Amino acid sequence: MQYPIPPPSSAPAAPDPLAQLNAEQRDAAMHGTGDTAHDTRPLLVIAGAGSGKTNTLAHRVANLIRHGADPQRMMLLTFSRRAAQEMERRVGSVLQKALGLPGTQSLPGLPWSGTFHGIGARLLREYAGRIGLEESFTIHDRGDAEDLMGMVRHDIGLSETKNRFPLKGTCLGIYSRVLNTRDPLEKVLQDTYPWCSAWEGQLKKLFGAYVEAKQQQNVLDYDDLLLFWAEMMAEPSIAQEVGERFDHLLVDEYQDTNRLQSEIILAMKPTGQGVTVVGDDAQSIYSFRGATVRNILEFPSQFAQPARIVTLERNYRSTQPILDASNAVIGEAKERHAKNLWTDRAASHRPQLLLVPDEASQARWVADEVLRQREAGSALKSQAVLFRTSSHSAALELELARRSIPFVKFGGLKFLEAAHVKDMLALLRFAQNPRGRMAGFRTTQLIPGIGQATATRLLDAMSEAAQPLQVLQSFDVPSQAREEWTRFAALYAQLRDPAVAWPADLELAKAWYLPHLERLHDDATVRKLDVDQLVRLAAGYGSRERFLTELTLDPPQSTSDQSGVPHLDEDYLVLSTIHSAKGQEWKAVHVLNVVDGCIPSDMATGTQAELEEERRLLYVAMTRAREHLHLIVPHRFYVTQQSGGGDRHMYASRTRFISEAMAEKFERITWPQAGAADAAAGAKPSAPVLQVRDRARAAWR
DNA sequence: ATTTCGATCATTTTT
DNA sequence: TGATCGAAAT
Repeated sequence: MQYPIPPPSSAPAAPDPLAQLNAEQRDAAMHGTGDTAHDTRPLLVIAGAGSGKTNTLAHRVANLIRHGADPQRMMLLTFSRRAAQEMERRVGSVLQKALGLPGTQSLPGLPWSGTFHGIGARLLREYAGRIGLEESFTIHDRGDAEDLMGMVRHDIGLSETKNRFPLKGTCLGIYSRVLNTRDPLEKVLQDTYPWCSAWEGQLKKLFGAYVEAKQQQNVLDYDDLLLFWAEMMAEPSIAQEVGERFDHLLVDEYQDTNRLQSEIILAMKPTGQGVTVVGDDAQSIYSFRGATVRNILEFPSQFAQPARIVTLERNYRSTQPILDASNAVIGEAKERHAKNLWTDRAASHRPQLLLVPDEASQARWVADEVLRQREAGSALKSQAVLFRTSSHSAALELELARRSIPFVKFGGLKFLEAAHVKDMLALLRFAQNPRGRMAGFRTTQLIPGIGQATATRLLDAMSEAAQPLQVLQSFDVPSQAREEWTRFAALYAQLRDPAVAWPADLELAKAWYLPHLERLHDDATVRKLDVDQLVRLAAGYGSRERFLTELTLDPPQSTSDQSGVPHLDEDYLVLSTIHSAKGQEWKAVHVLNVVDGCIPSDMATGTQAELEEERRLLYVAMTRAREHLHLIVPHRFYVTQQSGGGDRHMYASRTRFISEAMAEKFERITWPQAGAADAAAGAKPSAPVLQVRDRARAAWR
């Protein structure tokens, strides 16, 4: 698709889109075009929080297109699919304005914009034949990958409890870290999993068997999408071919990429020409996933020609008092790219540090505050509540539900983890890839009378056969399962039949599954809603393969209190983990549990590096706020996972990241105020007027 | 061979 | 609280 682009000189009537940008942003957007066309250096944009990063990147893309770059030959790697879509939208609107187009004319899309994993999956499918991969591979999500790891772990006999061998999740974590950091197993164990060091030999054996299993089953996990891409680029002929397909390679959120990802970039563009990376080392919060801030720190010296660096320090988002406080927090970080955000958005009020007695009052205070802000004219949607871990919002969710305040929660994904959703997806995946054992295992065991043993027999037979479908059709099952098996075999044949088009096959699958759903679960009616939701989602995808791939790579992120889509046009409050809040902003932000043990999480105080990341996490949370920022410090909070309905709690203190020295940056408030407490706090009666229990006892004397 | 039940244990953030 | 593993009951 060629897009009619007048050369910039011939379009004097249209306003210069770059006029909106400040000098540094303009530098970043124009690098290597127009007057600087001779400059082939790679570009590094250090973009502080709220410095108009997305806008600048969108202008850069639009500017490149205006100067003749072909949108089909640009690769834009973003952190999430949502970010990719937002970028595409903004590029479109910049172009539209710049070229003075009517809103109706369709704009050039960016076909190669997406996440590393998503683009990787696409490239691998396209090149499958040339790198010895079957094109029909399916992708394991985290859960499937863990289950497969668990199965392999069991098969090699590492699962006896007396061994206390690391659990499947831990094993997968180690494996994943080895690949993503490209460190040897020994180092990963030493640095990140010291308590597993004793198992190095067995782990190595386990990982070998795990890789073997994946290959036999024609499945790839998340890490494979990057690993195989990198491996593919190690073959010079393919590397050259793929590299030449793209004139520009732009990477967003570069501070959260790992070694494997930077290797891919280097392999795609060895000279660095056409490469742009954007990020902020102060906002690096994904090292638990193998990301390393070294990538962005070392980027300038990675290529033969050193990168051009542009730093964006002017903040357009927050008021000065919010920035002062945020700068103070990040100012104590050990190592960082020096920069100091500034703004001309003055405001008289400082961010608030709220001391409340416990989590229940924290929830009440937030609910009150949210409503107060709405009265003052801020829609619920312009406010967010942020927290370190998903479970921290539990008390608040109850309070919001009690007061009928609608909300949507991001992070802590749940939809794809529900058993019935997994069942449906397993069935589809098994149809897509008959050799995928995890899917087959799950699906066949839905049939009463078929358990592990029979399922294993079937899958063994299928994986060896040239015609797996035949094997399934004629497979001999225990007599009690026979009738249902016939039905299943018929369904399976239909699902494999190319004549049955998507999403008709999903309807067939649903019809077969519903009776099983009702047999297996008491709350079948609720769960059925999720199945319907899945059907609704499916309508948005062109084929079964795309549905399965994209759903695993980009699961629905939000869960509201009821199942089903949030009513998008209605007003709702946003609840989000800090991680999921990345790149977003709200007029008012309330941060929960700003206490030691939550931020930093007591799971992450082991090493200095972990601690530093927790500090950045608080910084990211604070810099999401435009006008109002509240950090809430509950004095007492309940220990989350405890046995037997006890009320174990601990006394917490303000996070160590807000020192006494920087306390003046905040307005400190204690709530409820002494005296005025009763109305709000409710249950704090002075002396009982009546002892009902005494009377109840007295009645029997 | 399956299913169910009871004891034990770990416990974040996500593509 | 919820997942996981092993053993007992179908």
